[in-house]
Amino acid sequence: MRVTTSTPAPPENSPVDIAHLRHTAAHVLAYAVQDLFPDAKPTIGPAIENGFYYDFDRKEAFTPEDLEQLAARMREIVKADYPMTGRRVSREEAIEAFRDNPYKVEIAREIPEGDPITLYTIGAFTDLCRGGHADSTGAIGALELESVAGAYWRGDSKNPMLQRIYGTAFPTQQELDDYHAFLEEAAKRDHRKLGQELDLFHVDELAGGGLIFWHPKGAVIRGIVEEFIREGLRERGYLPVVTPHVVHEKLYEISGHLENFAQSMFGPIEVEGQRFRVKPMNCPGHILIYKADGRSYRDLPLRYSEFGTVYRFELSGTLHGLTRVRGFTTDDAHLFCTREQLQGEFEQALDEALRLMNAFDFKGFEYFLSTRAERGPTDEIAEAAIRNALESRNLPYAVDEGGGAFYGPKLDINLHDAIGRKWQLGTVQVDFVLPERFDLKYRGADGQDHTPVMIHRALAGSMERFFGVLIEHFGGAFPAWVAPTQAVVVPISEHQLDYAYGVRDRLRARGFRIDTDASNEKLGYKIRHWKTQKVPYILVVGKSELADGTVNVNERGIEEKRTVSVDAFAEELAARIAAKR
RNA sequence: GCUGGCGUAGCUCAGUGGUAGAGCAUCACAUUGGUAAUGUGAAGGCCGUGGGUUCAAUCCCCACCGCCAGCUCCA
Repeated sequence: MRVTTSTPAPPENSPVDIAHLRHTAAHVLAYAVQDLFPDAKPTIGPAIENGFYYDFDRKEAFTPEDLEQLAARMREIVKADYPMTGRRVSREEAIEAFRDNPYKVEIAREIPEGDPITLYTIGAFTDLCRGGHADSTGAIGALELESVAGAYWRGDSKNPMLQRIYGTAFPTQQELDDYHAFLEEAAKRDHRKLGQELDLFHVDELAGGGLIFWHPKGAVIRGIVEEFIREGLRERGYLPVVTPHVVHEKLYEISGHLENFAQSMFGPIEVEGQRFRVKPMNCPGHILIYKADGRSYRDLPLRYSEFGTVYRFELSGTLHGLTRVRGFTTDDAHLFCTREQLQGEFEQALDEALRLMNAFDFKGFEYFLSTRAERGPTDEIAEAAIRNALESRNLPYAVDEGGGAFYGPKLDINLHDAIGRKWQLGTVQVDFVLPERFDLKYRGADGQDHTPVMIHRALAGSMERFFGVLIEHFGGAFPAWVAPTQAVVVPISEHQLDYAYGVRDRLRARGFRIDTDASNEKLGYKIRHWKTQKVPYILVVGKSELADGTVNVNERGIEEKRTVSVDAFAEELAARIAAKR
């Protein structure tokens, strides 16, 4: 599964099993490394989505020049067309064969009793491997080495760091070329690049990484997303709340956030001997509002919503444009309800998330049920609510074991960006834990106190991440209802400038986002400029338009031009916006 | 945070142990134009920051900050 509809899919794989081919390429790489860098110890080297990698333990770093040499040697090995031959051996035999390589020995020791242990050979290189290869190295039609990066042995940061060489391989050169073309197209949609080209946002070195400065055009889009979400909140009976950004640390002690991820929180800030924290999430604040009054079952469900800005200390190496940041605003809401109301409220929250995704034309998302690492007695109820909601909407989902929040399991909605990286957007979470920790109550019809259930939910996830994925989804060519500038009035010469301003002002008076191009340039230049800015409509006005009170409409993506009255254009734009197109 | 790579004008990038260049963008002037770049000129840089080596550092060395690709992490 991959990507949204508008993101170009990578080239189709050919009938040869591409994973086998790439796994074979990984062996060829290890063979080349054995020849050129005998001191490097091979560890593991699987095929991955778009290629393969192989991890080596070696003191010195592989340089880009080393990669070139290795690739050249690999091509020789491919050309020699060595057959891939495998044989089954005993565990002792395998350990003996790799006695100089502690990594291979470790693998050989840990293969479960009864599972076959196999060695595979091409030419003068033999590897411990479970198999799954092409018949011979000649099956590789095209290969290249892409990069080298650090990777921990067995993915554990306590283990030594190995050097991972990434590469890719295809049955034919044509397929490799197509793959490059795909990467090039994807790079054009990168929200970091478009953010600069379209003047949407930036990250400032002076302010620090992961902190987003929304420029006017970006902020306009954010406002549109916000307003769309607010519409839904009003319809569903959510109540707005606003909570402080810096609060006493005790709040997070009670919530459990401090013990569960203090390392992801900023602070503490000491004032008059008291310790404060910048809020990393909004839930405890909403809980305090719930707790500020006595609650009755008649009040429930109570739904508090806030575009809550939070700050989390993410490791510098993980920051990524808009999609992984240190300060972000969640379209957050917390629902307090009875156990009986849980299912209905959960499903409603899921429906809202779908409403948002559909409005922005997102497709191809993946649903995950993320279970709690340390299961509690209420998890079964919580997970059932999530499963029932997904199944009642006929949504396919996968289970992410242990991926849930510390207070409960959750439903995550993930989307791919242009390069195929996966990002979590919406999330709906069931929480029996925080109401207990904060001793939340409501008076039931039976006259007794009961503990409410909480649902945490964010539809967009964070405004920043949603924006990042949105930019890539549309490749910066936002539909008219979202576009920061919906139309530009472009006079052919200075003589139509006043008319152009007049058209702009008439359209602005109707609530549209319109600019005028007053630059001293020729028409061709202005057209080119606004096309690269991906503005939905360019309205050219020259002598004849001035005389007739019309505009010449250049619609993005449509070659044909139309000359219509200003009012007719206004109607067309209004209809498009109403239809959210 | 870890491994590797990279930081030169607003942007994209050249370049050199003797205090810097191009294209685009910006500004001015000329031009008044019909659908993807009109011409001329000007301005713009503590060569990421701080140390060190050197007669001399943008260039060599070290540290820090930031960016990129991964890893780890991701409420």
